[in-house]
Amino acid sequence: MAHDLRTLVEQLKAVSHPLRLRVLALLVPGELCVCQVAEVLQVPQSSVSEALRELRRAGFVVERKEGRWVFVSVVPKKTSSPLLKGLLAEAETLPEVLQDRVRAKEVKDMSILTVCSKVQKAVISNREAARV
Amino acid sequence: MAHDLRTLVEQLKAVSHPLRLRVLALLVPGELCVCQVAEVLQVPQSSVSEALRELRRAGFVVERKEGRWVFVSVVPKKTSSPLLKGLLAEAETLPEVLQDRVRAKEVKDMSILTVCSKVQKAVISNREAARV
DNA sequence: TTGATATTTCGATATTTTCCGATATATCAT
DNA sequence: ATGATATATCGGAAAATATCGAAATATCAA
Repeated sequence: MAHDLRTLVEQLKAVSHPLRLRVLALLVPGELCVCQVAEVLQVPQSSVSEALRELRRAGFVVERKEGRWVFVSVVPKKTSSPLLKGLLAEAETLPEVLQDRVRAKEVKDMSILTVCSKVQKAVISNREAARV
Repeated sequence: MAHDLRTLVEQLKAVSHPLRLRVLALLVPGELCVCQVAEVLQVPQSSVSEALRELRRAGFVVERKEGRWVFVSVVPKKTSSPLLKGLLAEAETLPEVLQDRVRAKEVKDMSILTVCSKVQKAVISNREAARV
């Protein structure tokens, strides 16, 4: 629970963003690593990293480092907060969010190495495309 | 309930703002006119008007015109939406919001004419102060 | 060590938002 | 009608945010 107006507004801002909201909703069923999130949502990996930084600052997610990978998950305590509960109740009815979850299942069935290398290749091919 | 991601994000943005959040919370116990809100929150009338426009666009409030006055209230249907319920549960614990409610009671005990003229005078005195 | 890989941080630009006084509009009172 | 009052909209400058490739950091593997 936020203890002042400022904090609550910061939490709301963190979540008032299509990518960040999708990321948060995506993590509810369980932790994912950064590259898995990037692959599911099909966005640049640095954008995912920045989205996660904001969600962390707002106190919604935490990370767990495992070698090269960073696994992120929703802070359990937050899941029971009225705000997040209400928000997720709405979010989980959205077609975009449901689709992301389906895609997440597929990605979880692949090896992380495969997923991450795919994401890295996307980074490189974007770079080359931008060179034109 | 929002039917797509975009709409939900717009609703969250509408409420991710200290003034707008305070205005929304202030209206929950019952309708107020624009000048009453300006007086309670001690902000320029045009700022209140703009805050209300955003809250209206997001579907949180509606207005009722009565002569020169515009009374605004929370859309009853929204009050039962998971998002707003959760949000208000948090908001109503905040010291700022509780203080606003106390002040609202005082303002409601004054005649609207008195309150509005006070607000108008504030507009003018701000103008003069800015001239320096 | 060297190179590959996963992630974060930086840089720089583009876009959006915020804020509030000034102005416009609408309604009332006389 | 005229002036006063309540609200909405405008203007525009300052601040905040978004975006994403590039560069930096950290870890693994050979």
